[in-house]
Amino acid sequence: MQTDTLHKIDFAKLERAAEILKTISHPVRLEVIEHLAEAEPLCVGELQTRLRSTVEQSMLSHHLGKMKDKGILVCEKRGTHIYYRLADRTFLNMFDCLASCPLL
Amino acid sequence: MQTDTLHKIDFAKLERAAEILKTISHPVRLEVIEHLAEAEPLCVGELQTRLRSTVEQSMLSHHLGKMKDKGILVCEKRGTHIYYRLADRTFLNMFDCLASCPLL
DNA sequence: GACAAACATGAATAAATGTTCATATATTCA
DNA sequence: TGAATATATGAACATTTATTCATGTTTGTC
Repeated sequence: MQTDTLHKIDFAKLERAAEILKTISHPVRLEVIEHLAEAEPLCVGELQTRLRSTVEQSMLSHHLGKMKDKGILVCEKRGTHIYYRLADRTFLNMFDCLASCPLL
Repeated sequence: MQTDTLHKIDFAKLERAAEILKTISHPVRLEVIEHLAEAEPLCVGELQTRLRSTVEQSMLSHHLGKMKDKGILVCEKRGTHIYYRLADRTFLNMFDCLASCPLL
């Protein structure tokens, strides 16, 4: 059995793939995913302090909201904090491939 | 030796990663990459006829130009035709991961 | 050299996205 | 109940990206 590849995939899937890629195509969002890859879940404040880039609370919230909308992140409320985590960690495989890609 | 991951990477690399992802975050561009994954190199006309989506010549040329600018594709001129291929086929690993990702 | 084929380019516009700022909501605690 | 903390929301604006259309360039052929 061969590994699935994109070339057998219908147009709807291509669009979905494009949507997901587009959503994470931002340095801050990539960094958020990185941090969640290391430690999960993290609340917004924790994420904010861990980010190397300085990001306003509101900006971070927008980024998180977008990634949540697109099904990349999920969140859970505990008291006054909201904890985010990756919806699917197999997603991280893609990151490893990307990180080891000579194009970078 | 551990596989490289994005979380050790400096901000410049995150930006480069975001740039690459952003560039391919389009259904037609993904499909172009798919076709080049199968058969390489392909000239613009060949690509155009293979695409399931109907794409104007000029539009396709813009897409190709952008991907070339960003170092994802390279091209070579033979007579009146221009042949495109992937700059780096290890890039395709990422595609396999993406295709097999439950998020899709 | 004129014409056709294959492809690129550029300007104009439309649409999507990123960013900031001000404000809202929810929860806890005193 | 009022204040403080954590986070979301929404409007306004700037920037980027996608798309179309018209035209340019190069090469090959008669």
